[in-house]
Amino acid sequence: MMHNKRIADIFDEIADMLELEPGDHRFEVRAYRRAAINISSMQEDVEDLLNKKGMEGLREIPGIGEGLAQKIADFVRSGKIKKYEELKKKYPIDFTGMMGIQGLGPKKIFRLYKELGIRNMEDLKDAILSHRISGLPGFGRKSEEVIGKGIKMREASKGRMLLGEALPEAEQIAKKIMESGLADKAEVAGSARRMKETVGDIDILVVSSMAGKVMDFASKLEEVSGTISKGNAKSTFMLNIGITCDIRAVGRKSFGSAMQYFTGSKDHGVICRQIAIKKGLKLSEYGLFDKKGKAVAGSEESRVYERLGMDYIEPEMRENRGEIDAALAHNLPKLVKLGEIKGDLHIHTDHTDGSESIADMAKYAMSKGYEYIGISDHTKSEYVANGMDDKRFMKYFDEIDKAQKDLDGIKILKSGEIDILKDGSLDLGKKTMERMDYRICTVHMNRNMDKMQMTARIVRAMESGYMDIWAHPTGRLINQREALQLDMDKLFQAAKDNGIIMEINSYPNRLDLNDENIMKAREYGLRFAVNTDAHRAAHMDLMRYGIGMARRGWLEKKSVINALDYASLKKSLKKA
DNA sequence: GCCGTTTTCGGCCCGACTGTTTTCAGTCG
Repeated sequence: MMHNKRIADIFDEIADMLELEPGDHRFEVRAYRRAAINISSMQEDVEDLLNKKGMEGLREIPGIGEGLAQKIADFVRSGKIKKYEELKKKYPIDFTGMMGIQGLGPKKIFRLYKELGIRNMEDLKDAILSHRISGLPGFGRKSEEVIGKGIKMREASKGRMLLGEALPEAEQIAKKIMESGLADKAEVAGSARRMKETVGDIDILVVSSMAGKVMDFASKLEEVSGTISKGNAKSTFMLNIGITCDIRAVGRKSFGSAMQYFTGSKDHGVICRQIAIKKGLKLSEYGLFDKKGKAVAGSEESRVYERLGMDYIEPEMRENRGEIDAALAHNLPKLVKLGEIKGDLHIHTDHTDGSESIADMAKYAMSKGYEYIGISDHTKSEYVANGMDDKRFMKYFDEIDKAQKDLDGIKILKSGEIDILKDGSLDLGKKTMERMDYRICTVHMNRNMDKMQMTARIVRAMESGYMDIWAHPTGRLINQREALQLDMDKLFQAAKDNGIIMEINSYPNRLDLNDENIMKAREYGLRFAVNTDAHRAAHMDLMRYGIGMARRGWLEKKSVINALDYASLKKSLKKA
């Protein structure tokens, strides 16, 4: 991963600078930007790829041809790209740092450099504070204000917001618009609809004959802290939670194509529009049109895909990861649904760091219509979480039996979240573990081991014969903590060999495994458990985020064990 | 600078909003 981000930034900067060069570089710019996106989203370090497969390997990256492959190779070998160095001499400006500030693109950034000598964020901040920007040709008082706000925003909302915070907010706003009676439809689109783990902004699509009034209404919502732009077709508002919200209004006949357009991802949309062109059609947010400009689809999203010769693609899959080819070949997986989940297998109670009793957790699971629930409190190494030793575990099993006796409507399974210790042994006696219906194992402590040691540690646990589910495998916390150093290929293979089930932890700041790892694990033929890791009853409602991740990883019902009924689950948990 | 189920040349997605403009460039998604 070392080189990819830097190369992507360099390609983006080359694109910025090409926009300033005399002559028409539009398509070259586009090529650099596309390459930058593709490289930054790659799993593998380009250096590894180059070592393994040579230049041919680099050229397999979409958007990388002869020229860019050479530039990547040059960078890996010498740390330099000639074209970049040359352009940089002419434009000694930190584009990467300033691009993306509201209202600043390459041309304005360059003008600020030429007129005021601004090269980076620090210079820009100074210029704003001393009011040197308004009055420049092309800049007015308003621009100065917008840029100033943009800087503050960037500093306030570093990084993207968790889906678990953004999606409820988006749904709330859409709901209020509907309740206003001003709109026929108001639905969440964008990356929130795709259930991406973090969201950069909120997109809401509205159908209304009074779009202007909808925008007025939205601008006055308590969630809104300011208006960035406001028109009848499109408005952008700043929200109190620190991200922006785009509201787009379209006609009823365009709703489906607009949902398709504004749900993205960008790459997915670009390819759909290219397919439309090949078929002699034109796809935009307003509809799918033939050569004469007659609409052949538009009001329904599914019809748009159908007319393009594809099966309907679920929003979670729209990431240009092969879904378009699969849809054209009528070969898409039938994704697991939230409603198919029959139980939650990772639950904490007041025996350790949860806040409610076994019975209360089980009752809440019942109210959700679950068939079963697995209680899985911590082991003694987790002393901060009040983890239990073997003796306390035995008492806890009795408590589970007691709770079961009082509750007919749900099966309560015995489990534990068992620490994988530094040497790969498990933090509980064998007799204790044998009383469990299944065992969840994971690493909590001694996290700073190198890749080889950490991988060996977990493989040893997998081979113990006692591990059933690998909980929050990578241990990452989004925007807070890096993943453990792990050789995922080796671990997935060991998991396959030992019948280990992968957890998809639904906690919004975990979402672990994530979509990319799920796709990889899926290729190994592994099974999954989508769990919430609930510490309070209401946490069980977080299941939707884990399911979102499962769907982004293309999982079907058959590979998710907690979509099984109780009898099948019990059978599935038996060791071979 | 990339890319190919009409092409190794000639295309490459498209429309809206804002500000400072007098008819549109720059930015954004």
